Amino acid sequence: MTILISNTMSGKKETFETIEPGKVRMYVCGPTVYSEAHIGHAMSAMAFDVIRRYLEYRGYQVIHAQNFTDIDDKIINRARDLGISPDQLAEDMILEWIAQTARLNIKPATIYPRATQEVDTIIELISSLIEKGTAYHVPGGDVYFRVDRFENYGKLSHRKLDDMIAGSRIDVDENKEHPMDFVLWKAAKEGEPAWESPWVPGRPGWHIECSAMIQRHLGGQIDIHGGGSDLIFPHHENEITQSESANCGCALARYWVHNGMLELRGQKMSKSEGNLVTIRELLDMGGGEIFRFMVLGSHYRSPMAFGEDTYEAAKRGLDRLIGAVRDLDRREVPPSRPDHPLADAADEARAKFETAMDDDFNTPEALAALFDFGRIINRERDQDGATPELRYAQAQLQDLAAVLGLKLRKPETTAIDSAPFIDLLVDIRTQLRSAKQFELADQVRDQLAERGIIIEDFPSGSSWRAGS
RNA sequence: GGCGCCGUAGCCAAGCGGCAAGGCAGGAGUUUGCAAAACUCUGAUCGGCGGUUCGAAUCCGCCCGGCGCCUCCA
Repeated sequence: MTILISNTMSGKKETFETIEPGKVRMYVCGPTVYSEAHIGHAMSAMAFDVIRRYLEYRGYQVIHAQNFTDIDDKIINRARDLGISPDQLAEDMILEWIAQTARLNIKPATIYPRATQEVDTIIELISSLIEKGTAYHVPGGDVYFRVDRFENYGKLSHRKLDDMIAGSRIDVDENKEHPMDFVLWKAAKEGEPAWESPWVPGRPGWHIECSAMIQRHLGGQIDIHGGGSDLIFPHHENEITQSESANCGCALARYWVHNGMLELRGQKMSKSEGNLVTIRELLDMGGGEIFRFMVLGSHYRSPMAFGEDTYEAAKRGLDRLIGAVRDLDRREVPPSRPDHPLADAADEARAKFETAMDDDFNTPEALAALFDFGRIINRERDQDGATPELRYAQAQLQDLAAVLGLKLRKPETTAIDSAPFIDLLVDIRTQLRSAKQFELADQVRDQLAERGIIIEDFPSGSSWRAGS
């Protein structure tokens, strides 16, 4: 088994080899918790959820850390607007995030470090950088990193220091020695949250928290460092710079993995532009799994467009997959692999699935294997009905889908409460049909359809489900 | 201006040197009281122009178009 994984650092797909056999240390950048998360965040979290699930499926033990940036200017400002403390705002948003990602069937991270809980480590890290002469503090109290002291500054984002200055759009802080120097510690202004430090009371700069967390929780060197492609520069570049300056100079992460951006109306979805759909809105539409299906339908590295039309198409596509296992009852699944063409088809699907996923987590291709397998299942069911072999195949399909985080279960929505009554109506309708009272039977079906209940007739009888 | 990514059927999207996966939509059929679902069949020479090669959507060059990063951002 060889897994290939593309690495932003080299720009190539590389063979995946962990630092410690059988164990993966994965750190994924999470949100800055100042306002509600949008589905671009969800997409990123899902992409890494799938990578994690697959690595686990392949037998790795995965330690998955996802941080929260719970202190920064935007949090302070928004909290002020809302009239609550930055602490409170961050806490609310974190709880929201954890609840929402759970509803999106994203596995909870192994650890959720937060910037404010790493201040000691951050201070140690900064101190050692100052000692080594790669960081300096200025009269105002801010501490900066000296980028020109790091030989390969720009190695991740593939740029040169000189080019960056030329294209710099920011006003350069007078205090900085070099325009690209970045802040490690920010002096607090009046009324802002502050932590004591050897310099001035203040708070950590953005990039340093991740370095500290990796240092403290993951042993300083990790296998996979992930996040959105918008974090490559400056965030990840600076992380590398400060971490590798502080430690032995060895690589912070073996594989840098970045997901493409989610686009809305042709532009990157973003909070600051207000160009977004929130996770809450998605969940309110009942679109959690549909969205996951969309995410799986394009490669994680590519940008993905979100729109009404693609959403609808995804909904139907997912329905098709669900349809293949809709009547599955796990209690009818034989305990061992039957000797049957369906079992062969299952093996083949699994093989294709693994080949696709081994190649840099090619979920669109993995999905294709699932669709092919689903068709075989449908065909067999049309022919031979619900045999134990069919159940075996369906269970296999569902298990493979689960590796992608798809549950493939029919939505058990509001129908639950009214289920006995719907059953009754369907019963009566069956009697009407056998009495050839088709007009009445059709009325029942149509009127239930108006209420979101879909009746389907099969040779074996009628079934219903909630749909739209 | 610099760096990176992308341009494949009506739409979404794999493939990355050897006769173009899959999904949605559409068309024809099978099944069905009808409907739905399902099943079968059905569509592209891969932005443009050159080049490398026995052979290119896949490699190289140029051009056109789009996106991202270079400031906070998953």
